[in-house]
Amino acid sequence: MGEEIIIPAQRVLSGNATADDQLDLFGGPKIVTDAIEEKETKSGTILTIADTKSSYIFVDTSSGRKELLNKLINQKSVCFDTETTDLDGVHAEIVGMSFSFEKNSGYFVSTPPESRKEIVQEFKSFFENEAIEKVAHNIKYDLKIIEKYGVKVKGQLFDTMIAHYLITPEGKHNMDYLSELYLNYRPVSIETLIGKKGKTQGSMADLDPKDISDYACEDADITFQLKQKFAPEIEKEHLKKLFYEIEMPLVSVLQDMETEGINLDVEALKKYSVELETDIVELEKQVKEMAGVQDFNLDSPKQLGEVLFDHLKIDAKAKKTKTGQYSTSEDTLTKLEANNPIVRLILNYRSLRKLKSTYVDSLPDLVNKKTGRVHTSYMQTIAATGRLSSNNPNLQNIPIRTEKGREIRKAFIKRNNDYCILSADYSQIELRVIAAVSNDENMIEAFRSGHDIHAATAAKVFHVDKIENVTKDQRSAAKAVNFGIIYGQSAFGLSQNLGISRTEAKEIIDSYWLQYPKIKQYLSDSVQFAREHGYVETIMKRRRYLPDIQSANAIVRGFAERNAVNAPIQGSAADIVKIAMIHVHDEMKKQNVKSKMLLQVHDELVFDVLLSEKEIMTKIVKDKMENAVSIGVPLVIDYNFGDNWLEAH
DNA sequence: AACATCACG
DNA sequence: ACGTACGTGATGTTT
Repeated sequence: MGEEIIIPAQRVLSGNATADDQLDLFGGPKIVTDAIEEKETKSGTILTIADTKSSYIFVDTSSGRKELLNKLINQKSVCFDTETTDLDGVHAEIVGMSFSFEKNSGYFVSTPPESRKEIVQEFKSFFENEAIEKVAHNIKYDLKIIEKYGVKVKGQLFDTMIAHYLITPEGKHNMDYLSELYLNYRPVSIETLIGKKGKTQGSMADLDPKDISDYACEDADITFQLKQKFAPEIEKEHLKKLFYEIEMPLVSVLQDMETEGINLDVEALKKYSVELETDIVELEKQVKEMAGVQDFNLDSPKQLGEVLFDHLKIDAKAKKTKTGQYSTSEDTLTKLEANNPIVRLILNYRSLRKLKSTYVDSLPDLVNKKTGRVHTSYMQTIAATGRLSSNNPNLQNIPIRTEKGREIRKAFIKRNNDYCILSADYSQIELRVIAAVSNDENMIEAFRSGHDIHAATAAKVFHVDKIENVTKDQRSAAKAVNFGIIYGQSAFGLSQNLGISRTEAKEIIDSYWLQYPKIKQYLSDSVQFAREHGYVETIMKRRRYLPDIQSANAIVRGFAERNAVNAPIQGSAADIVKIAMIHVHDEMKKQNVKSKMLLQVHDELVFDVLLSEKEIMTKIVKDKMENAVSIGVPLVIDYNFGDNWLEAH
């Protein structure tokens, strides 16, 4: 470890708050520093750190490994890290493992290509020991790597990245950043070893293991030191259960889902791509003819805006984006459809282009060569509300709303002819949550009676005698209000959404408050709670800090107030789905089924179900999802089987 | 890297 | 008078 590090003068995190500002607000975690001297200079703050005398040991002999193993199995808790050839868990090969169980100390076990599996197996008695807590930063990745070599990691998990996410949900969580923030130490960067990221970046595989050792040991050591900082924070009453009973068990569930992947009908997509391309070419031709301009890029919002508003002048007072260029968003163009038939064509072109480039042409490239399936990654530390996010590829935004989009969903198919796809989704989970937490008798009763909630709301708001007599327009207006409430929408927003006047919108909202008075009360209570405490929380006590709630700027404050309303609702729903996933996964294991959980899409779970297990899986999924928590409002799921995701949904 | 757009819940 | 519905990720363009 070095003795001097420099923290840049302008260490900007998000917005213009420094790390220290961000964390000090409303009693967030304080930075604890081991530095003995701080010196301000033009280039930044120089921290002189006490000599750490770190002892990092390179292990590459059989006897060395045995000695280390003996030490490991006598610990209650061990931090570890794996070094690999690739960031992609499926393709990555292990290069080495590092361990640490005391500050400033670490061991690196080299795993040369010819004996990777054997060496990992030597540590089986450690990894599979239930009594030893396993600590790592982004532990899902390390679990995947270790298990690839036939060793199942057991015992309590502690992920320092997720721990920090619960402590500071909107912060950054990468190790280098956390090390600087909490330990005042800037780690040796991976770029020092293998070069800057990009085409020229090398691989861990090409390095002398001895050169990886210090870097790897340092990561395990830092993980150890971060755990010492975070564990006491997690011990606090509000985070303990969330961390140990929800987020940590969920890691293993997600690991299984990611490893499993889903079958994709590549042939169907290739065929569909050709079909879309024909339509796209034709639309582009028509648009350019109609515009009377040939040499512009239809994919450039800037150039398209100039054609539409300068050349064709389809709107005298064209809307601009914040950077001053013409807005050509779907929202803007839809309102101008009547002005010129070219608008419809452009919107069609746009939607097809989106489907083709984002899904039809990209998904086939993401089929894993080894498994023949598509493996997404679920990120557990991104969404400030507690939701998961999905990437590489994102399988939480596969089209469903349009006819042409649904063709893509059809390409997500059952594993083989012995299986079918099961999709189960919560009915109106966010509205049920708001009914429960606000304790509004009228809305609770509407859910208990099992009526269509939007129709029931319409009957109340528009004073219709029977739910059956509610018109389509009344129902969709009520639906819009029900949704708008969750997001803190205003009368203006509702009027825009429904294409009605602001006065009409306000009347509907006023009537809504009369029908559901406790919901109105709950929303203002949420904002008040945020003002007093600086955060809001979910049913599982997951917090979201809202420092802007105190802002003098009405716009900024408005955002925070809407977050104060939305975060507990969206976040509580996320808590419930996470609990359901853990329970379903546990029960599937207990019943020893062959069926697999594949995807989570916020309020929906998707499974590959062995045909002979349809009955038992229906029972497990319905029971565990509907009874995940008891909130005083029934939770209901809808479910379906099919050969593909579209049929099942 | 930032912006605009649009796919989902 | 202000702006106006929450949460994400991927793509193509522009700087």
